[in-house]
Amino acid sequence: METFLRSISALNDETRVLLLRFIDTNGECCVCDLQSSLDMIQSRLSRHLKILKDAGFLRVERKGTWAYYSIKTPLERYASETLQEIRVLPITLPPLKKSSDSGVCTL
Amino acid sequence: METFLRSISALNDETRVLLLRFIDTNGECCVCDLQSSLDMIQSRLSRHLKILKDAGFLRVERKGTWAYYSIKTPLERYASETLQEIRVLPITLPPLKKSSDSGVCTL
DNA sequence: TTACTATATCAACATATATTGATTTATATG
DNA sequence: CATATAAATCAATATATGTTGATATAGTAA
Repeated sequence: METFLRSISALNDETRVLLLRFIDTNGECCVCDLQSSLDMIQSRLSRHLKILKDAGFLRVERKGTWAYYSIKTPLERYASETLQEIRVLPITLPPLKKSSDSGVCTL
Repeated sequence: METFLRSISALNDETRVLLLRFIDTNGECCVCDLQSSLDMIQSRLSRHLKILKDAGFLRVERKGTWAYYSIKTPLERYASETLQEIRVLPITLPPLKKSSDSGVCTL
């Protein structure tokens, strides 16, 4: 029950569903790419990314001070079903704006 | 997004997951059967049953002053996947106590 | 070391949701 | 009609969660 509710409560927020869809669509993103693309402040993103990671939807890879978030693979069966559901939601995604390309965050 | 989040937020509560599992296991239940079986007060049950119904997990059939709740059929694909997930959660269900058998609620 | 950078965490506040007991509604019955 | 019953809704309160700006942490580089 605990694990199930952790998954569900991670999904129970429009910001996090958008994040999952965005990262699923665009692949691995660092936090500052998400900041520039989704127009969200860093503390807000950090919070939601942690919740999605703790619930088993995302993985993080750290390179120096940078943190790259991507969809965890493999996903649990139900998490995978959920991601499929999120893939077909009629969401208008903002385009990916890479502010990490130069190796320095261009914010 | 709206519909998806309505489903998710309906699931985001231990009481409602328990209700789904209980009704799925025991079949159609009236509110007072749930009161006696789950030891919950009526207003609390009424609230949660409404949320589950509005999210498309339950249906209601009214007979006189009684309301019988059961799992809606057919369920949407994702709702059905979710119910399967709930079926395998390690929950200890209390036994069904029918307080509606005599036609009068024996509370 | 010091300064800088990207991210994480914290504190304060606002909003959303759950619980309870009281009230209301709808239906049935005398 | 008046009364009773089952369920729904409401009002008050408590708890949980999201947002923001400030601060802390960890890594990098001078």
